[in-house]
Amino acid sequence: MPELPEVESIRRGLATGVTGRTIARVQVLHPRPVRRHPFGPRDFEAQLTGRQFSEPRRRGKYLWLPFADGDALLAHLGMSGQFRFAEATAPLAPNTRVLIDFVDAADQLRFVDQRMFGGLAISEGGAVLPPEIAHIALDPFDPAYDLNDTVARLRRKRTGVKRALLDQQVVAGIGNIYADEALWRARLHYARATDTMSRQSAVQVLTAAADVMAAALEVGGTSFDSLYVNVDGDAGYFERALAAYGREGQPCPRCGSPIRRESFMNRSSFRCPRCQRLPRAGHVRA
DNA sequence: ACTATATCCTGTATGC
DNA sequence: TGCATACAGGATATAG
Repeated sequence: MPELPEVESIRRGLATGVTGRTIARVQVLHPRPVRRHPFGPRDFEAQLTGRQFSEPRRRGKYLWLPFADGDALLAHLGMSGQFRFAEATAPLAPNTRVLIDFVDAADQLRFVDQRMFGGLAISEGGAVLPPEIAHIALDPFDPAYDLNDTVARLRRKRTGVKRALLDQQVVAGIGNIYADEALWRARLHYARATDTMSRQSAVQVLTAAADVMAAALEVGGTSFDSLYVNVDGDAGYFERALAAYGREGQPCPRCGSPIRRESFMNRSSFRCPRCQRLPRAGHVRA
């Protein structure tokens, strides 16, 4: 599942592959990934043709590929979206949804997405920051990210700490994997009530999230299955460094207790039952 | 205003 | 063997 480190790895690959290039042709093979374009797939194709890319940007899990004319191609990978460069004559991978050919390059950029939770859209005037995503918070890698502001937003919420970490309006970029890893590092239970957390505890969990995502980025992100690969088709190597996520029954790297898997928010949460105990009554919020 | 939940998707794994 | 069900989960619409 692409979260901040995976999306940033992809952004870097796209920067090399698209910056300065001009679109010769776009082919939408499945309508769903362009569902946010109000005028349909054919219009989407036509509107993109002839545009020149400048350097791709990212905030949280959103990517946008600015055009020299001030608009942008806004992309979210959802659960399973991939950007891949391939020779235009190469056979299409399963679930290939959109093809982009360039005037000035032999390679073709392909958007592949099995589950189609993600998608592409044209953002008018979105080159610097698409208005569609102006509502989300900064992510920890943003030069303007302010830890104190984020701590304040987190502690203002009346919810469980994992919900708050996953709330892109509190801090952007964190998904289920890195939320569980940050909670493990900070020794917090996912249901710890944010409004009972100390300032220090909030700093710790947010710092842990930033640290673990930085470490993951260094090795190309986390590839749990074939659904996350970079633009060249390569997997990331952070899976082997995960302490909690996906490690049900395996020993906690800190204390040796078997990691427990629990259902929370309609998804899996992994925690160490000893390092991350259920908070005392009154400090719990689902 | 704020928080919680249902919904969208399909390939893979598991159970009977 | 074959069919049914569970599971993966980000963002948004909607319900409360």
